[in-house]
Amino acid sequence: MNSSVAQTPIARKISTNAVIRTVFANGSISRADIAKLTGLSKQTISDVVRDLEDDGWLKPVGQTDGRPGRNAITYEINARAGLAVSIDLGSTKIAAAICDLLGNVVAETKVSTDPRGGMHLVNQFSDLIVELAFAAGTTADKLRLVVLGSPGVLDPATGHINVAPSIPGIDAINLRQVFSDRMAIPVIVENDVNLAAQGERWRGHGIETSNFAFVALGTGVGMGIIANGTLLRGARGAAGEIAYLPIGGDAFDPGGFTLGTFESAVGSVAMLRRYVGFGGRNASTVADLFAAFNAGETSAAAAIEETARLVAVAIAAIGAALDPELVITGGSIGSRPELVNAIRGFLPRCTPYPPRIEISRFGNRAALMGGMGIAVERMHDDLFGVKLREV
Amino acid sequence: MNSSVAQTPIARKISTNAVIRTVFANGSISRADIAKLTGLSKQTISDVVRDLEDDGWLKPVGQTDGRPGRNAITYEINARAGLAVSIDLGSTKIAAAICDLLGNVVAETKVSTDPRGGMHLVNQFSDLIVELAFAAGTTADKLRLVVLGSPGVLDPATGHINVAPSIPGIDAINLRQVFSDRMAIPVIVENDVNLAAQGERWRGHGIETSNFAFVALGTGVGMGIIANGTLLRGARGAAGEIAYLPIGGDAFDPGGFTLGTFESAVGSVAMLRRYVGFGGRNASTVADLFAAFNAGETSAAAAIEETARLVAVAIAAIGAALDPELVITGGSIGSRPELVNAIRGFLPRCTPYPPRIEISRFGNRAALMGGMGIAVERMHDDLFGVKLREV
DNA sequence: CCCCTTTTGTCAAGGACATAGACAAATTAC
DNA sequence: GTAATTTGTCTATGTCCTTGACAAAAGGGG
Repeated sequence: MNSSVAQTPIARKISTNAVIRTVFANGSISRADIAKLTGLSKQTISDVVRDLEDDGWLKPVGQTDGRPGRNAITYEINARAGLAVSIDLGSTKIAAAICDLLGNVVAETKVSTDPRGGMHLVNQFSDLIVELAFAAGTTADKLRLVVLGSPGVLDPATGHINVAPSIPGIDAINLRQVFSDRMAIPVIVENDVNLAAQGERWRGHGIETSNFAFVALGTGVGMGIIANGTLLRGARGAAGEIAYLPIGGDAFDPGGFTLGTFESAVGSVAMLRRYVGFGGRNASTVADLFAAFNAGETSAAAAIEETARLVAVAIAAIGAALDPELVITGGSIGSRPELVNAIRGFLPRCTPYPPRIEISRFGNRAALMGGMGIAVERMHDDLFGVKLREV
Repeated sequence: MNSSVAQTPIARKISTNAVIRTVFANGSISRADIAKLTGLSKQTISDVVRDLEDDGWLKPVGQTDGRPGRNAITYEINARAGLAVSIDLGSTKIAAAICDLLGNVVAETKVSTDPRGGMHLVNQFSDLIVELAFAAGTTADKLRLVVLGSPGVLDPATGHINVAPSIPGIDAINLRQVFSDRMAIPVIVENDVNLAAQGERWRGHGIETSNFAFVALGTGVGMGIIANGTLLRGARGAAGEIAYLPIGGDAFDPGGFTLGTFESAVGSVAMLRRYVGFGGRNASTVADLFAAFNAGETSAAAAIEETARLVAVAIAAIGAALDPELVITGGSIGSRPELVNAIRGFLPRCTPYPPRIEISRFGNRAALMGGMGIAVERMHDDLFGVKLREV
């Protein structure tokens, strides 16, 4: 019957990809307009659109109207045809969301992280997904992909988390494998700061630039780098691990090995220590410290200023190595305008070509957004990507 | 007659590309084997190979023999079908070479740089190319591409050289444009250290790794970064300008602005100044200094050791930001084993995960090699690349 | 030396996918 | 109502790929 031909449908794939991309870029659009924009013939577009509609990827949504000539039926992406999950695993909270093919959030939730770690987290993820799927009006087996953001250094090849100080027992299992087997869905695991950078690239400050860095400053420090429009992971997945930058202390002091020289100098612990050292007595958390600063306390101002000075030097070093157009700051410390303004003041004094500095647009949702961005991109790739055979 | 169809030859392009890649990867090969390796049918392969042979890209070179069955005609890339030029513009010497489609050097030469700079260099390049073409048994108009390596920071979009301290008058003209118009050949201009990195990626130490940095240490300092297998240029083409790293001096000292903090601390001038400071009297050049070191002079040892210590810290900083698997050193200072051994000693003391360190495989030909690598890659792309239409 | 097996490369038929141009249908403009 | 415009389908044609048959050209064993 079917003449058993493993044909090369490559031309049709390319046409399909062009159609889908055109509809994504233009929203509601008629077949005639798709033909004009892609340069393909009307006939081809009609065929492709028919197939896509039959398979549920496109749906007719209305008609053109008001112009001379016959009205055209307009088509749109059927956003619900692809749903994916983004999870942001933090040491205290887990945030999770389901998004559709267009990146719309259709369900979102947040719970406390199970402090027992390890396999208990896999159970927690699994429950979260079932619950979110229900809220989204679907079931977990309809989900196409999970993107999981986690602190720590991940092996780029296997997805194994090699170093994860703040989450117990997570480096003992191959989280990606175990979780993926449990849910029977592909799972992508990525460093949380890298995801935050992707989030800014997708729908934040990085939307119009292909070279920027996301610097997270909080209890720990980290960086995600977007260069040439894509994420840098490095040889061992440790690109952007600026905790170990030889800045803010003696690089040859072995104490810097465990925690990292730069992290020891600008993490929240260091900031509070500095505040106390300057004679401050009214702050036991970073939030208190900034409150004291805003109340005009000089020891708080000095602690913040000194931190800003070190961060400025670090950004100068990053600028010399990577030449980003923009540095986006985030995290509990990095998203404070008081600190960022101080950094903006120091930067032109320690580097001749200072990059622009912006505070993350998404606050603590940046990694969650990035996961959704990755998920949407990956779904598009899987569903409509043109993959040439590797020879 | 030809029915005037602007057909989609995309399927044929893909097949052609697969064939060419297979022949590149396997050398002398028969059509039957190409069919097996690509998965395409014998018929298709015969058609494609016939076209490629008619256009001069492939040539028959021999026959299989000794196995049962009919002997097959074997084909090879006709290397001479594409020739390109690589030029390395230095402040004292210009090196230039012509290479073929397989990257074989078919002509090479070296001359002194015209000290008047500017347009005089364009004349010099033009003469060099005519002369090289003659030596290669062809004429300049048969050359497909020129890759020019130059010191300085280049605008990634226009190819204009924005900063070029050591070559007079070269930032006043758009060298790429002027040179390309003069020769009527496409010209690619790239930073010389970036080219050196590409050279190592192509046929040097970087051949098996996709994440490494080439660090040039000499009169000035610079770095070329290969990440995810491709060159990083940064937003303004200044990625790798480690002259400005805030290491080896006070980052907030405005003196570091003009020359760069790190360059001021480890360039050849600084090294000699340090040697004199330690009481040395027997060296006025870096070569002298290393001779003194090998003669056992303690002030030379101290100068080299102090430089190595600073370079190690810089590599630690680069490692924290980029996580390279390998750092390749080059330049008049960076290619000295005495210095590199000292760096290897310091590195594990200032970073927990030190990258491997190797000395450039090509000495002062690294940039020339890189230009050839780029040229070959670009020729392949232009000639056989599959370009999907942008929607 | 002949015949069998193996391998190469061409021929012929058929299918998938694209294009161009004709044309019917639907709608606005006057 | 008629003309102009636009949409979307139909038909004819061409390119490219695949499969299977087959001739041609080798080696190997009796």
